[in-house]
Amino acid sequence: MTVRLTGRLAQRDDVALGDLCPIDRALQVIGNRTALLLLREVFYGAGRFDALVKRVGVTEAVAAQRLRQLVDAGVLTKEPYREPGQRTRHAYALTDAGHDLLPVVLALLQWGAAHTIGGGPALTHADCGEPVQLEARCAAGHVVDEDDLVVGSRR
Amino acid sequence: MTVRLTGRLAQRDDVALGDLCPIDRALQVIGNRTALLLLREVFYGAGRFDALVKRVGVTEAVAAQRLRQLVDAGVLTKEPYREPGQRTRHAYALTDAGHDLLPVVLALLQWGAAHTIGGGPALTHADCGEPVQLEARCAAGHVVDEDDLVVGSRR
DNA sequence: TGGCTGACTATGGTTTCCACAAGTTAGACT
DNA sequence: AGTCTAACTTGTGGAAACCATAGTCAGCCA
Repeated sequence: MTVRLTGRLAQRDDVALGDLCPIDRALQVIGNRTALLLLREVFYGAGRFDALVKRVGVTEAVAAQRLRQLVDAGVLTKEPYREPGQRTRHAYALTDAGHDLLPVVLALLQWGAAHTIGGGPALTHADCGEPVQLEARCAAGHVVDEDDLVVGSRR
Repeated sequence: MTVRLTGRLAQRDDVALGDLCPIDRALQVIGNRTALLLLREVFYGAGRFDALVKRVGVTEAVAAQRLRQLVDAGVLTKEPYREPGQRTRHAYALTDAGHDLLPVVLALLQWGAAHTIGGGPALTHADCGEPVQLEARCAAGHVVDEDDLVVGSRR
């Protein structure tokens, strides 16, 4: 079964509750504020524990716990690094799954900038300087707006 | 000042903590599990209180509280409706700001489907049937990948 | 007028999130 | 051997999220 996103899915009984909920599972991993803010900072290039703590503005205890969960979830990895004259330390870096969270971070950034007071950073393309925004496109290259989006039950 | 997303922003001291945080403000509104799941259901077409409660799998008390917050935040509105032979009721519908949350919902859906066990629904374009995914594009039409994304401090 | 139903509201308890403060550990350096 | 520091860990407590149950309220209908 498939249904248009704006259709009356909610009034149909043939759709089981858990049928369309990868969102639930995503929120298990990144459903709290600290996790997302930590990810944002890693996208921005922060990898060291103390930098993350300072930039996110969270306590060390919470940062340590969240970072461990993100590593366990396969979103971050700890990579050893060594500055000259320093002992070996570990920096947090994005895994492939972590890099794939960029749309989530960008979507929140974009929405927050547009719809909350305070504005936000401009996102631009390094090559041409034009503003960047997220859009849904199909494999044929069409921009897909909300009314043309079809949700299929399973693939 | 501007910086590439993968640059060493975190090692620069000229960036204030609150400078790049519309994400924070977005999370004030939709930073909890219930709010996002409610929004997902409204996108799917559910508007009635009892349908939302049932489909999200949350208690009435929590749903009522979250819905009120979402209305206060300007993401949802209550619209009166009347089925024949029934009394007047209110359905929840997305405002413009609410519709703009579609990328957030899609990004989570897409990530959860790809990186958590259980898969997820296929998203396709109603007009051509091709699979849909989110991508960052600049105004000139280029696909912008992570390394080519520049974050400016203010606009 | 009284019952029924959808849409809440109220109360109490558990769990999760987070802050604050203090302690611990590993390894480079003296 | 002892110091210093980044990176944690542990403990306590408060606030927020969430659940379960029960109760309220408004209006349509018999």
